[in-house]
Amino acid sequence: MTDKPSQTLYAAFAARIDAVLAALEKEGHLPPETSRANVSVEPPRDPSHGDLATNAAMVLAKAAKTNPRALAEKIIEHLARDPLIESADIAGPGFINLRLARQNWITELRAIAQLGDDYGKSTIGDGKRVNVEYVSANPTGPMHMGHCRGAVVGDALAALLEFAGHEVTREYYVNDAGGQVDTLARSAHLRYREVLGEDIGDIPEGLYPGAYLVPVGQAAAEEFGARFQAEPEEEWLPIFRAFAVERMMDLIKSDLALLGIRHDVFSSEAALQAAQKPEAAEAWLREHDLVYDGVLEAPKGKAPPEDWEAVELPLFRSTKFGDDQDRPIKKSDGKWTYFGADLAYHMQKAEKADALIDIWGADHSGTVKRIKAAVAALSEGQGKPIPFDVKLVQMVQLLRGGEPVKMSKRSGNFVTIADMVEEVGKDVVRFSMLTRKPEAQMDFDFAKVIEQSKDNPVFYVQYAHARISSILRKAADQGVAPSADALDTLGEHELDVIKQAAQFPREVEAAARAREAHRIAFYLYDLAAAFHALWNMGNDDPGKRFIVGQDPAVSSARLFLASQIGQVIRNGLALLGVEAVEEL
RNA sequence: GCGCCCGUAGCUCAGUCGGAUAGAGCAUCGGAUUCCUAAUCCGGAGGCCACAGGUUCGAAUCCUGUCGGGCGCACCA
Repeated sequence: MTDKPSQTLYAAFAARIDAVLAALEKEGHLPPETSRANVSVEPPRDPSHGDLATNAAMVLAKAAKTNPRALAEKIIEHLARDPLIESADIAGPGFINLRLARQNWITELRAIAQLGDDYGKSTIGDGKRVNVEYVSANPTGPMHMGHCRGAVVGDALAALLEFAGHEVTREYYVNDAGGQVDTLARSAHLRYREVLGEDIGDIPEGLYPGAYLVPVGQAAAEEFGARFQAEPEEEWLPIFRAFAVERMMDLIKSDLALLGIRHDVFSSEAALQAAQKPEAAEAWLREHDLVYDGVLEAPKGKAPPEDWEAVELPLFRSTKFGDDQDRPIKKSDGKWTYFGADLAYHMQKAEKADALIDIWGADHSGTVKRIKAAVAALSEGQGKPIPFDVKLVQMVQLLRGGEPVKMSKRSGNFVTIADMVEEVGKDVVRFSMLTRKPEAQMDFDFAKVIEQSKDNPVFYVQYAHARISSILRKAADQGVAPSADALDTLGEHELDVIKQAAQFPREVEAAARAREAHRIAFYLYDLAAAFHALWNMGNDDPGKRFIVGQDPAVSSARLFLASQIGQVIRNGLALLGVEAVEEL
């Protein structure tokens, strides 16, 4: 989405290598205007290969009419003159492996200290406005497990994009205009009558049976008295709808708060319709022959629906944009379909954004094509093509000790977010949701994440941070403070951990580009592992501890290192919305 | 029947723009604790990257097909 150059340490060396290639071109070793697009400069998987590797010689050999190793020789001649590069070697089929001079890492360590909470921030977003819509659960009840993953993934992604230099709007679309909120209103009215003393018996089929509506009935009774008890539905339906939706949204917001999630904008579908946005969209689409009146084909499902009949409806030409079928924007009763309103809604979002991202549950995968088609049609047609990404979040299977947790929506018996957070804690819920790529299905086993808490990655990362906090407390007691004065005393093993920490800005950029917040979780795990390994060296050899009794200079340098590792862990956890604890 | 997602070690999963000998945790086997938090660390064993073709210097990664699992296929939301 943006070509703004990166400013990480690694990017700096990529630029140096690019400069070398430009020089070679000038010297005639490379033909003019050779594309260097496929040249990569990145840390090799195997650290024994050095700090950085480039495939430049392999990619460009053909253009240079030579073999990769010969070209690599030329490249290395230049690189060897760079004082920040300690060594450059040719390996394998023609890779060039670089070992960076020690001072690069020391400089990076100081940078962490200087930048603090800002370390890892990137400008690749270039201030572009990105609207991330997530959760958008129907306002008909408390949030349950099915909403959880999308909520966490969306929230972490929003934080990540913000950190990477985007201007992010966190948005929630409130579906307060469809049939479900009418059902909600009727269900609430029934509870209202119950509170007023009526015997309502069993909740009829088709209404929401959940006990969470009892307080709504209570509140309605307090608000309206008996005014609507025996009135016909037309009298109270709109009133109860608005009343109940507002309370459901309060409920949802408090559930979200338990997860540490707060949206910037709540957009109401009813308000959108009242403002006649769908009409405007339809008019424009009709003008451009993208909406026409036509008849839908019969559904192709396994069993043909008995009550299906051909009806003429206004259809959007989504097939023109790769969809399998044109899609109705209005129902036969004249009301907008969900899609009809949704396309207008996306236009509304697009007015104030440079890019849109929707986080949806996988059960909506079938509607991705049509909404992408709509956004493409409207935004391109109006001269402002807008990047639009729909991220599908797969289902989470809830388990307890390997057994599926039984849930039934009909009886209103489902595991809520509030239950979950109460049982295992916000940090565990959030981190767990981010330790799997969102598009893969996952299991969430209550027994596993709490009973075997030591096997849980979130504790592993938090433990590293807690250890760092602990060592700094201990040092303070002994009158030793972190200091950058003697960083020259840091050894190879310490340098290895700095190298790991130095990857953070790069990970942030890669994750932001891919729009995958889970990468940060995995990165933090690796960083924590590197720290734990360093720590344990002190168990075998007291001279390798952070606090070395006889040597305040060495101690202060190592404490400085520890302190900066803690800083990076904090910065990463902040993106995930997980607390960096001082003690475990 | 069609569309989307997934398939990597016994289990749960990573795998950067297509790069070098495919990685981690759990489980398993063997070690480390008079010591800054052992909720940790070190080592061993464990692989047809579902299968078959293709693209190219190079494929777990991209393309095609097959098989397997999930989700969806109303004018619902």
